[in-house]
Amino acid sequence: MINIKEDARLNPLNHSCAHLLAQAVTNLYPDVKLWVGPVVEDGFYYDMDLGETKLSEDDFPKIEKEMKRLAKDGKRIIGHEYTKKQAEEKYKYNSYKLYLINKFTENDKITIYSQGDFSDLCRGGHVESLKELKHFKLLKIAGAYWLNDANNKMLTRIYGVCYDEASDLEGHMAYLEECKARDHRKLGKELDIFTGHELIGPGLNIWLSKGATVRRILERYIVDKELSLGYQHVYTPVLASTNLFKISGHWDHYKDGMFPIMKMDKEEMVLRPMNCPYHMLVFKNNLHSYRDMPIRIGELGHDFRYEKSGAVCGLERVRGMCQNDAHLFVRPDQIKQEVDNVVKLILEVYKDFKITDYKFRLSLRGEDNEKYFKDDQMWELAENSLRDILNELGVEYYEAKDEAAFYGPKVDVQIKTALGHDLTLSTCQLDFLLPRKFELSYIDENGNKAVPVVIHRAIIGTFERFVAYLLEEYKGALPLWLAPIQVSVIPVHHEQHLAYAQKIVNELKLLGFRAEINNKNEKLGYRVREANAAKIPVQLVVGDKDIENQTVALRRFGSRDQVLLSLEDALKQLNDEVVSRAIFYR
RNA sequence: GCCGACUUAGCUCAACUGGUAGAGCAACUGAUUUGUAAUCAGUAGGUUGUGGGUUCAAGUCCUAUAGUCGGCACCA
Repeated sequence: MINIKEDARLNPLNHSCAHLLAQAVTNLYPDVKLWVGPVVEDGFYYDMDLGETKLSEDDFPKIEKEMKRLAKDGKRIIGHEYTKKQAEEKYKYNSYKLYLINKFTENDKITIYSQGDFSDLCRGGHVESLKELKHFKLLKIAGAYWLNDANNKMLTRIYGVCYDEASDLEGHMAYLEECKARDHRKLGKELDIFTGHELIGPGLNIWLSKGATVRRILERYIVDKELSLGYQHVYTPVLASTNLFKISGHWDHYKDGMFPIMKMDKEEMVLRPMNCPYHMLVFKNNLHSYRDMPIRIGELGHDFRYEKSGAVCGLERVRGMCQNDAHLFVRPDQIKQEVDNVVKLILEVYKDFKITDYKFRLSLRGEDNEKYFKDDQMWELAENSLRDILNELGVEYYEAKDEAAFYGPKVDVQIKTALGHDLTLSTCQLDFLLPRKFELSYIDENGNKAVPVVIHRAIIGTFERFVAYLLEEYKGALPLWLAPIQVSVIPVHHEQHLAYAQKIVNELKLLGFRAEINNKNEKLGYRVREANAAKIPVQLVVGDKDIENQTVALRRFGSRDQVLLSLEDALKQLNDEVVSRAIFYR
């Protein structure tokens, strides 16, 4: 997809189209107060205060019609310079624009662009004439807080997009359709991966058998990998006394994001939103020598967060999740090596899943002294450490202020979902704070107590989000090693060839494959179609010729062709493919 | 949480401005006996998310509530 905001032609085109939208809305609803209409990556939007008027997508045809009329009329777009005073006079009825004007000084020139009898305060970047706005479409309508602040009034935001060519607009719409088809919620339903129920509650998902299979493979994959890298895995309870989170500091920062307190006889208990404090206690359970460090404590930890109702989204953002979490307790001199190892582990895992479209983000502290604990020296040390490591590793990254955790900066791996959401998939966080809060120590080489540094990290992140991402990336066609059903064995005749098909399924199962036989009394074509609809990676069709020659006809998902192989070769080929985690279709 | 929309059979969808729920797929039963993307016929399946209300009459209108969706805000 082309980035409209960064395109020299499409940017002004879409910006002008935003003005055209504003003009049309003003004509239809004269009481509207306009705010701003910027260009974004995939088009434009305009924010406006419509007062009591309620708009919905049903009103789009009417607005688009007015836009077309104005565009056809083809007025030129002309910029005029105003003094602050003149601008204030012109916009005295519009408090939003006055807010903008107020940012200028008396000597500044303020530009106002006009097209026919309509004008708008704007810094510019337009096409010559409305005539150029030929192929546009309004896409969605939503509420948006003024100045992105939830304390402010909610304005009406209308999104749209504009192109020079009709075919480009069609392409844009086709792309949106394709995104819809890749949506993990749609695929998750079609492929029986997960579901939910109103009797359970929002954001609390059921992993259906097929989804559970995918998750189990991921769990085994990552736990095995971590064990081989010297992690120890533990299980800790999902409930704890609120005191645990008061000590960690999470209570002060996130109690609103936690499920409410359960009052017990003597104590108050809560469902845990994260696993860190438990792992601090695991570390504290033993006396540690500097020689034993680093101590790497991992867990597939079930966490519960009271996400705002509007934030919950399929498996992408949930209230009950399972994290591939670990906390590395390291000596200061081991920070670099361990962060290095984590970043390399992330890269290795992404390679196995063929994840290529991601960005490293160095998430730094913001200005907010409430949110981030106050210790400039500690922050600088932590932030610089991570930056140095990223630089030395030579991975590309960008820095983002005000994205850190309250206890420290992070290296996040950001991905973009089919829905266009920017999400964190993996994370690696440096923490000098929690070890102090829990009074953790190890014995250093001089026999003195020293405070360890903690590295919080998640590779798979949460299994929920990771599976959502994989479904979208693979368009539901999971590779052989991940597919819930890997092989569909289809006897040409549902009775005559059943024994041979059964033999093949048995051999596959002995090799650890998830295989099933499709001996429905249906035509072969029907059963091939079924296998493809279920996105089963491999179909093995067997009939008389195959029984005679001990062969199979192997066909892959998405392919129209099949190859004839000896049964032995087919089994070997499939086995190799699982071991190498190869991907044939994506 | 906020603004807006949606919710009809397991799934995907119909039902004009209120007139008493209908189809395809799936399921089941037969027939058919199949070499690569839908064989034919039949059967069954719904207090239209839930609770109130208006009306002679509600899937359709009003209201409350739950869930879902599009954004915004939030995201340890």
